[in-house]
Amino acid sequence: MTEKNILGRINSIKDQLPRAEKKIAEFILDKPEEIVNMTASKLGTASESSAATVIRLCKRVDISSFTQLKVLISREVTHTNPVGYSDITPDEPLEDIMDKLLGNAFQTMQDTVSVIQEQPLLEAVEAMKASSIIYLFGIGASSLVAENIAHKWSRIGKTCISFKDPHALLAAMSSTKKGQVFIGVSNSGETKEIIKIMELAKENGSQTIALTQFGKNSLTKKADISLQHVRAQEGAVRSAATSSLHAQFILVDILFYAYASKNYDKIIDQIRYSREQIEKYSS
Amino acid sequence: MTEKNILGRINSIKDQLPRAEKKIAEFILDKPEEIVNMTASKLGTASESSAATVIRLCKRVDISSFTQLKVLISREVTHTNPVGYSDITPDEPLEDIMDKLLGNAFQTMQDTVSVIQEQPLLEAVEAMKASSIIYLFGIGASSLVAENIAHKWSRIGKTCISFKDPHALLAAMSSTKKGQVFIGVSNSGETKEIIKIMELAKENGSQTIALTQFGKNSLTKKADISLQHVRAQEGAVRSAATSSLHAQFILVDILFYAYASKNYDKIIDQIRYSREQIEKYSS
DNA sequence: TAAAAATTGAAATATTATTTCATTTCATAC
DNA sequence: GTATGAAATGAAATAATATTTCAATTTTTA
Repeated sequence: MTEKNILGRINSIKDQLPRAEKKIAEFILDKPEEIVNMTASKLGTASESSAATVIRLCKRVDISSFTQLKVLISREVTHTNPVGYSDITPDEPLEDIMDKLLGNAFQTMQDTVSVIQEQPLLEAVEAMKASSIIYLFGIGASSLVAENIAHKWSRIGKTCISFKDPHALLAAMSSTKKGQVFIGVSNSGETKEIIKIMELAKENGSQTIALTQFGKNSLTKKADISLQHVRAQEGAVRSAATSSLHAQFILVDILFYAYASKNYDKIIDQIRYSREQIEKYSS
Repeated sequence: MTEKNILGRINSIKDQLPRAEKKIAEFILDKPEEIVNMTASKLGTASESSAATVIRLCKRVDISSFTQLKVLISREVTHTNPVGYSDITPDEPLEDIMDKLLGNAFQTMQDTVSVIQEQPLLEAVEAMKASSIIYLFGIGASSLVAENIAHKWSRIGKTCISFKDPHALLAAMSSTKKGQVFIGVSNSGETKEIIKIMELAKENGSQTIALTQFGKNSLTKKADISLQHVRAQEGAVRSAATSSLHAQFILVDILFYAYASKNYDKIIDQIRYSREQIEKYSS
């Protein structure tokens, strides 16, 4: 209890505090990020009070020392970690590029997670579990996502078929029994090829899952189940499928682990087995 | 950058540190949660060294004071503790799965960024710029990374050849002129196929780039340039190439934008052009 | 193998946190 | 109102901690 939510605790007793301590408390709540680089006496001065009172406030909220207060506040402040989206400019220092890309990736993934709906995800898990073969299709960068899915589920003993050639995939699907799962991946949800193939898959009696961006689009309209990630913001350079891939990949991760968590024991064994096989082959 | 990922930074320079500083670094990495309640001299004693050396280590990783170190580590510890690297358990609530996966992905990417060395990255950019064709090979999950590279550079007008069949790739390479770039992708850096093909590429006069995990391995020993990401921690379920893919993808992003930033105008035009072409085709 | 550079911890110093204490403010009882 | 004790306050004293200095030692370089 002494460990968590210092800012909340300060806030809740703020109004019961004596004048000088209250001023300090308000300063802390107002600019918590600054506290961590201040000394007790600086904070005392800045909040029109004194170092001694700063220490008293620490004791009042049951924190052993001012340094401890800084440490604990530091934790809470970082949790609110707004990064935001930004694009790359000419001749930018590598440091900046890395920071921006990290920021973009974080933001994209975080936004994607916040947009994920539990219901369709669980439906997708059930459908995939019930299907003996999973058919996959994606074009361009989305083909990487389709292959990622194929790799992951193959490892846990599910047969996956992912062709880059839509004709070949259709041929394979048409010869299979009804009710198998088809997953179509498209960032925009408007790619001609994939809409077409999803239509045909449905005619053929397959259960269709769309993996695409958030919102309504031609693909989600056709799909039985829609798994959606955040609409990746695209800048001038960024159009090379950077953010969208991160969004799609984290969505696949979540789908996979949701699937794995439901059949834990079986899957652990299968992963172990497939790893052994690969090691045996590679050595 | 001075603000982020202190633990990663400490870890990455750990092996270059003098004896006493290294002992302190190891203590910090081993028990980061404890540091925040220790004084400089306590840490000095606990790690069989001295307070003075603790201060020196702070300066070495470019942190202004020991208190600042505590504050920054405190952030990371909480960031790391509930999320950090963790595995999935049976029948876990979706919320928890998402939190863990987000945490894993963040941590992996952040660690990767902190481990990236500017020199080889810039060398790789130059080599790729100079090469008229880029040859790529990766097997298993790493094939996704190879294809990701192929997609991205194709978009900016660079010819990329990525076969999944090593024989086909060798055949293609052997008929090309000397000095072309070959990029081999392998998470472990020990995959038989890729080591072999890199050897042959080198014999054939190609410039070789390895994209693999941090540290020495068979692949880095053979490559002219090594681009390294963090060694992804693998749990029971996590072995399905989840963290490693995030690490590899952010590394490719950084390579790409470093490349793009160096030829900004030209590349902007090409991206615009290739996007127009795709749109024209798709509609 | 000698000279130079880097590393080290003990001790000296500087900074910062905390306590003490005299003074002031505030609430309560008359 | 005002006397009284309790609480609150900040300046100054003190204690704790961080940082620098320096002489000794190790490591690297030529």
